[in-house]
Amino acid sequence: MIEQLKDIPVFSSLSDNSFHEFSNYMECVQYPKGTTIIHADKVEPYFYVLKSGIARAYSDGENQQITFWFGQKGDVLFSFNSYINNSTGYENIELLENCSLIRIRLTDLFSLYNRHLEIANWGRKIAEQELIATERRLIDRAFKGAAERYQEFITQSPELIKRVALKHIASYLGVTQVTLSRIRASYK
Amino acid sequence: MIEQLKDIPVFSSLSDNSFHEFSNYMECVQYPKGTTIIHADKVEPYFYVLKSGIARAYSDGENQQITFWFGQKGDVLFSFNSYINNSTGYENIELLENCSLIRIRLTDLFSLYNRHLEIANWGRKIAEQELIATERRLIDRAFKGAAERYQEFITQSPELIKRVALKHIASYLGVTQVTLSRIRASYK
DNA sequence: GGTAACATTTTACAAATGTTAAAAAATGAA
DNA sequence: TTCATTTTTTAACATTTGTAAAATGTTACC
Repeated sequence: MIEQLKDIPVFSSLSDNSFHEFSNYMECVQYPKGTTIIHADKVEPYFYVLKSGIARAYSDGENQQITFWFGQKGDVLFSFNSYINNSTGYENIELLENCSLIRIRLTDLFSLYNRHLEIANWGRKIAEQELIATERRLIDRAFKGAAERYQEFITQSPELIKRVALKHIASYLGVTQVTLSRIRASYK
Repeated sequence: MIEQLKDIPVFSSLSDNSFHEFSNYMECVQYPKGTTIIHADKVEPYFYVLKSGIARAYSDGENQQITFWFGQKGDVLFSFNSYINNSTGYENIELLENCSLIRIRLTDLFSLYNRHLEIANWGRKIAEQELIATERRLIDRAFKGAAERYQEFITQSPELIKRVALKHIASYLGVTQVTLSRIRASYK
């Protein structure tokens, strides 16, 4: 069961040895659609990898809720603030479908980081990949209009377009749902 | 010379041993205002820490240039794409003042990551801190209007307001210079 | 000081996006 | 299916922000 997890791309850079050590702390879990597995007002104790299903991270504001991340099969999923600062934060993560996940306790993960060179570098690369993707989005918002961002989203995430409500995609793209509807109407 | 660098916060988490090992590869350099030390179209070989002065990272578009990062004393400074993907990217970094920097070759840094557990975890934390700051900005853009972002910028980066041209701050905040002028005018 | 180069503000107008409300369409449960 | 709920679209209007160009302010250098 755990062994086939090595095929998940996020683990592929690990040697057999490191993966085996890692897997001692892994646990598989399933949750139904609608479950909120990360709560903004809690320090969440787990780091997850999504085996199947879709999730979104969102933040609550006064009049709105904005979605700033989608996770699909193979993506890592955690509370930035719990993981990085051991504090509560602004992120909720909600499962948009029934999901299978692998999880590891942050305390175990941190312990691995402090004992295993290869796993510490694995953790470094996880953060780096998230970083470059996040900065890319920040820059894209400056250079590209909402219509172009929508087009790119369609081509880069065809699965999400089919399976995620447009209201979530609108806020992910940084526009209201009304604006997204107008963009979509203009392509007819 | 190198020894006093241990007081720079980014190095404070390292043990004396690790810092000493690290410092074998460090080099101090000075460049004048206006120097571009990171070029978007090159794979840049160095990772820098800013000892004094101010820098900005920007990306060139068709009709505009957008600034997406400012660096001050103590900040790390590198080409995300060179560092993370060993590729050219979209970032230029320009020194806005005469600057003193410490630099280390990426090849040496990567070698340290692969030999030193503590330094690998140092690198992990560097990426994590950049990540949480970048995501914070992405979310702030959704929740806060341009005027509020400007107010926060003033309180959080009072040094930058004094020393950086408003046209750069405008694009950092995600508005045109005209809009920033209007925001500023509204506080008189 | 005078001048050139550059930065900032202001103005007038245009375009994009937001807001609100309602209608239409899709979804899901009984 | 039918009904209730939710999602998506559409419409009218308000607001924000952008664009272009001119006016003003600032800086650095001869």
